[in-house]
Amino acid sequence: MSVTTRFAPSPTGFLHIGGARTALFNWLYARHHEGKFLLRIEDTDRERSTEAAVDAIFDGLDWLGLDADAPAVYQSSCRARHVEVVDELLANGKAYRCWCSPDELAAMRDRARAEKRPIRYDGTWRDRDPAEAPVGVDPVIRIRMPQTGETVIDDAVQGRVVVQNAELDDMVLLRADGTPTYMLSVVVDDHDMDVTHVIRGDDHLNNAFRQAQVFEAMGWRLPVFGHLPLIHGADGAKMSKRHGAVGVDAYRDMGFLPEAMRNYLLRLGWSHGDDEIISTAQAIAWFDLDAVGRSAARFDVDKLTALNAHYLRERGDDELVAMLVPRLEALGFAVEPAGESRLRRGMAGLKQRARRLDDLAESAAFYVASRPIPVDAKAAKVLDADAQERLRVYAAALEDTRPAFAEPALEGHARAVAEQLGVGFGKLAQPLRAALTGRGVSPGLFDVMMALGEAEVRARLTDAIARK
RNA sequence: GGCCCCAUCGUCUAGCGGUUAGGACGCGGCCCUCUCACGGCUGAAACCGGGGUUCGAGUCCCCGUGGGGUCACCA
Repeated sequence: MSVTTRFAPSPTGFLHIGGARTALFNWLYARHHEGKFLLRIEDTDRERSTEAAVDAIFDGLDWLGLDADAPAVYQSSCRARHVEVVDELLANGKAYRCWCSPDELAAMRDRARAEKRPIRYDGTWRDRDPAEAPVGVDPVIRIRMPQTGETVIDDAVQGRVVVQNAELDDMVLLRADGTPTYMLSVVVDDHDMDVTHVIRGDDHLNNAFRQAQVFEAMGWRLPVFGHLPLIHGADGAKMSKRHGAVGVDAYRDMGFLPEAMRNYLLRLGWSHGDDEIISTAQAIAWFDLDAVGRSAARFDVDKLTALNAHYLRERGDDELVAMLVPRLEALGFAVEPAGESRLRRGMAGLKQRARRLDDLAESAAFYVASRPIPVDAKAAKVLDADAQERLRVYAAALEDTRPAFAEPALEGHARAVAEQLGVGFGKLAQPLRAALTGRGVSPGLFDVMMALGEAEVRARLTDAIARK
């Protein structure tokens, strides 16, 4: 049997972390089984659904590299079909009209709550004669749930889950205004789209029982369900706006790489022995639902960050430069061709010290800065009169000796100058660093010198010596 | 409250009846060293509690406790 999975977000905001992982797992499962990964926008009515949110979700999926195998289906465009299914259910007695008003329903719930009874529709109109219907009131259509027996879901993640049918109430399929509810729409669409595996958040597990009854009523084959444990915030509660950055776009903006996010999300609730760094190809080869854990996981930015640092180092210098230029410009640096090539040459030393693109950009700024370069507080403190004097001696020695402008020669020369000055190498190295980078922290000195180039090194040295 | 799910270091997890309970992130120390990282070595850190089953339970069962989810004419 071929596999078809789907990701079905409701477009009420950006693509959040939990949704991203659900999408990833669906995508991986489909790719692993060489099946199809579909997209469906659950916009059944709702003024909550917006075009901007749809775009944000597509953007997020795109960034993560989760490509769908067909254009997205908009649930709102399937309304006629949903109504048609309800008509069929009505015709064969699997559904019925209910004229209870919202007020009556609310009162019913309050009463149940007060009497500490389960809160559910009491079936008022289940067997009542429609002739007794109040006039001028539009009914909703409810499904006629079995009242005895049990519903079993053999969940691919959670295992066998059973609920007594008596726990299930006759939920609404069609609202009084004739629009279909989510509970009906998902089932019809999953069936019509030939979805074989419904992989979604754990928060839908209870819905699965009700939806199973709709499949049953229509005589449709039940898809395999796989309910993923939720991702919680650091406090252990379901992710929500109060946890701050919950949209993948926020992480992209902070300079996280999609491959790092994918790897992190994959390991949240799924594992493959002791493997931590897992490429997408490996993930596709290894992924399966039986290795998905059953307990909720907390989102840990530190671990994401560590993974990101790893993938940053694996990126090519050229692509990193391309990603950095806009960030440097946003930081207020005009990136000239000369500065860009200095950056390109210095990237290897820069990237192994970075964790995210934003801090990479900050640490890279001195390469694209135009002279005289900005000097931070720490570097300014290093560049006192004594240090400037050492730099003067060093610069002069550079002129006299003219060492080959290559790493071993440069280092040998600098060490010799330090010795001649009668100071430890650090006493010369730190001022040099401050002069060349304007920082107290930077990649290796000689890496920096090679990346800057001889002329720029001399010029920055001159600037630093003259600095007051 | 009803129903459902979950429970190994702080966090993510390995473990699938017999292990010195492993790895990763984070944290401490040491080494490397021109700063900071990287890297290497190393340390502290966990089986929620109680009953069973068994020669033997982190692993199986039950109860408790704790956490989470869900109970709409939202999705």
